[in-house]
Amino acid sequence: MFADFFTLRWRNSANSCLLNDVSHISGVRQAQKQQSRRALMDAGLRLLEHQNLSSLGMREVTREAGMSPAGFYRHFRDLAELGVALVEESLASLHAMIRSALAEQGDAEARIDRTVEVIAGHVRDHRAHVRFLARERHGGVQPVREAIAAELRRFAEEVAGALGAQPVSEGWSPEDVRMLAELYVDHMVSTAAAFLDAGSEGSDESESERRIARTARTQLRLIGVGRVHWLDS
Amino acid sequence: MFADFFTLRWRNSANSCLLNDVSHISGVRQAQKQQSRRALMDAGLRLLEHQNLSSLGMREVTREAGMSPAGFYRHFRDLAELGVALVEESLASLHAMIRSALAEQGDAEARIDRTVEVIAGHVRDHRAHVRFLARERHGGVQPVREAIAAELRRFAEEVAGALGAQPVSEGWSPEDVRMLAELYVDHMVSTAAAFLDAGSEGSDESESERRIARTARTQLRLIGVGRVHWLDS
DNA sequence: TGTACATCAGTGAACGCGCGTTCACTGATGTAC
DNA sequence: TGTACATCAGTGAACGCGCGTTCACTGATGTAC
Repeated sequence: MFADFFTLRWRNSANSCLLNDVSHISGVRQAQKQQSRRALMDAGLRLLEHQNLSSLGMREVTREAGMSPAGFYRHFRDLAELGVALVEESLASLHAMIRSALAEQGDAEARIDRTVEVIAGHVRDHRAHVRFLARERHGGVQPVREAIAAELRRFAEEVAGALGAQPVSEGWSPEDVRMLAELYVDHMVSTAAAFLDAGSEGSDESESERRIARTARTQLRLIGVGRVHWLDS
Repeated sequence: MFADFFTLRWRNSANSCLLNDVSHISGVRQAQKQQSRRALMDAGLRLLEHQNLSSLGMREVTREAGMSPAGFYRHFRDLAELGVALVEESLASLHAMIRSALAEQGDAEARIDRTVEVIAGHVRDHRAHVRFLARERHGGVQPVREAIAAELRRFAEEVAGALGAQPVSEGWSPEDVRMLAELYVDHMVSTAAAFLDAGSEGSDESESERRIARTARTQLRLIGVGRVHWLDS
């Protein structure tokens, strides 16, 4: 308790010095506040690895962040607000991933390989974010659920745009392109969730990861075959 | 409080009379206990419509079921045990649905139509069950999560068996059949979740339901085209 | 640069509350004769 | 069938506990002169 107190104080002081060395333009205080906000969000993300947003406690979060309970209110009105902040962060990193997957050049085969690699890498590097999104996508906190659904819809539009521009899609109706985009987004979500479960199991992590990657690639190939012959049927 | 007390007593007494009229073979008491168990599970299911299992309270459930808190322990050790009971029930009804979808005869087009209809119907008739599964599939309670994952794997095997028996699958490797089955199961799950979200929104329920059904059918048709041309590629 | 005052992020104590669990009990149901 | 005893599903009161929120406070940071 006292240890926490002094640690936090010391950390803040040390950082203020550090920042002053670099520049004094404005807001040592603001930077400290920002740092505490991050500490709360990181603490939340860490705790959400093993529980739902709606079962998370305020005191639990501040305890994990090394802050006193009342301090929370300097940053968020309540836990739902912290949840929404985490959604925005998580979706931003997810969005970046999707864009990099779409930007991929090369033939169909290369694009498929790269897409699955990008998904696997994203889950590896942002496990807490991805887990949080999987948990809360159908979770108990409405504004959070809606924010995720809205963003996934935006992803589908973006994917539809990219697909429509490809030569394979010539002659397709906009509805069919949209339908295909939704299929891809759903598949991406399912694959990411599968990687997540595989990673958090036990021993033979990389083997089941490779299995999932292989399955995902084959499925994308099958959908690709369907695309090529779509207009014949 | 007193009202609850007398209501429950009265209900039990009335039922014991009713059951005695029909037969006295065994267990008026057992039937009453079973009825209370159902009341607890129904109360839980009702409450889980709007929250997660891990944020559900014992007192909350017994209050909703019109029982005193201590009575809970005559039926379940804790809430996780009630959760597992709900999982088993929900998965049983889901399993029945899948079997009826697989049993469908006729050409590809008819099977697709019927499958999507069956999914929509299941979500309509067992909304609480489906919502519970969607929530807890990636939720915070491990044994529940694992039970769902294991059952979905069993579904995939069952689907794989049915697909392998179809003429279209002649010449396919078992791995490819399995991959296709997983694609179908994932698609079914995504579609069910979409129906769920559509139903709980506001006004224009049936319109968005029809949109989802149309999209799902087209996606299944596309996958079907992929299947037909899979071995050529 | 130095000084005097304002701001406000974070503190720790206090509060009332609902939680999960335990306990001895009650009375309808079940059983043995 | 009637009677005397056993069982046990459900009760209501009690408990200790951690929760979310409020409050006056402290002291580092910011600002004005």
